[in-house]
Amino acid sequence: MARKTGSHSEITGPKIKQTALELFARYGFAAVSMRKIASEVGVQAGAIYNYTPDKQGLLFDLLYGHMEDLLTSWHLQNVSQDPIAALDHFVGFHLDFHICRPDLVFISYMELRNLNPNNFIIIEDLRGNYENIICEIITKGISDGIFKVKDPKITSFAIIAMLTGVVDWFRSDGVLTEYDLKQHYSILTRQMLGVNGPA
Amino acid sequence: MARKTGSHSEITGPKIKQTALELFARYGFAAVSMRKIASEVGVQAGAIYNYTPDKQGLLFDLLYGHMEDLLTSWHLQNVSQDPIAALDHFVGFHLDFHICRPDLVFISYMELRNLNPNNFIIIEDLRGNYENIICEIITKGISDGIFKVKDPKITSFAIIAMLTGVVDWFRSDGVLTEYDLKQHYSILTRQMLGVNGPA
DNA sequence: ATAATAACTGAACGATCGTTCAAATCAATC
DNA sequence: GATTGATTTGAACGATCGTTCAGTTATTAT
Repeated sequence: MARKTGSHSEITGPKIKQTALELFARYGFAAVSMRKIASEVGVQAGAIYNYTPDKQGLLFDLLYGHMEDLLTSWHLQNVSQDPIAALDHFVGFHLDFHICRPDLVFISYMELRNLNPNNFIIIEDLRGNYENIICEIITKGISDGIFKVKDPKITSFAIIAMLTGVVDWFRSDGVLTEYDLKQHYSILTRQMLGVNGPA
Repeated sequence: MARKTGSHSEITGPKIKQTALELFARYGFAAVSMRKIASEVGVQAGAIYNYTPDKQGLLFDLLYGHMEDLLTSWHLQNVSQDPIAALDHFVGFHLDFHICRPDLVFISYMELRNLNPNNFIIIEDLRGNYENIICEIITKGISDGIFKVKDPKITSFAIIAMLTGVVDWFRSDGVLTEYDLKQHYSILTRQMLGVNGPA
């Protein structure tokens, strides 16, 4: 037995994933070569195959990890039964989670078409689970007579698109603080659902 | 002089653009080869270069044409001075225009990063012009005391993201009619801006 | 028919692609 | 220090990439 502690694989492995993420986000999956990833890591292309079966596996791992992380994080939250509080919570959570992972958010949307069919189904399923979260919050709010919208599914899509679009322009080091951003979107979302109460 | 009427170029040219559009939308710019486009058109790869200087030109033409078309179409509209009517008009226009061009909408967002720097600036500039349209409607609505939102720019981003996201799931041949879709988003947008009047 | 030219072919250019693998290298254990 | 096995190299595989261009084909005007 040899090579346990301080092994290079503990460094190279994560470095490959991180580099692949950054390059996929910047140039797109198809435009990034294994050699480019390897050279950024400081290794030869062949070495990557100790950490992934192929290029597709590299992409899938990133997307799968992201979706798992998203769902796990939500289920750690303590969510109120009050629809308005739950809605606010979801908006804040979604913005927090996505703003600090712009690259992952980006490729999770952009590179879906580069997944092979099996992998695509898996990711789409996880995505559906996430959409159900906000959909159920809205559905409950409607039946409680608090939210004034007709279709919870359409409204879910509208809210998620609106919130996720933030990563296209928001910069953590800009003039707008994340706190103000969340305040603003909280109000927009409430109003969108026909709630006029105080923030 | 020869070859004027009934020239093949009047067929092949548009066919190349249309095919490139479909393939770029489906597989992504980087993943589509000139040979693949050519074979779908029923021509050899070299023939494409009679119609575009290079692959980049093919992409730019599609994006530029789309943005020009979008802006021109809007400026043909007769827009009310009433902020609520103008907002409704914009929502309906945006949905109409985008729903029947899902491929163009898709690549206009996905393939921005594959534009070379000069071309990118041009498209981003046109995009900015479009964003200004809804931003000015909101700004006027706020100063008229009709819209209850704080930041017109953020709200513009929110509305555009929300509306454009529709192309990801809406299908013209589905159960939901385009009329109902527009109704729904009209209400969501109004409510988002704090307008509670009747639809 | 013939000349003119637009449209296209088909082969070739050098470069790069994802992936494989025998050989070399390295660090931990004995 | 020798052994062991994880880790990486570096070269090679066949395939495909964007682009060019001399030559062929097709269509129209004369």
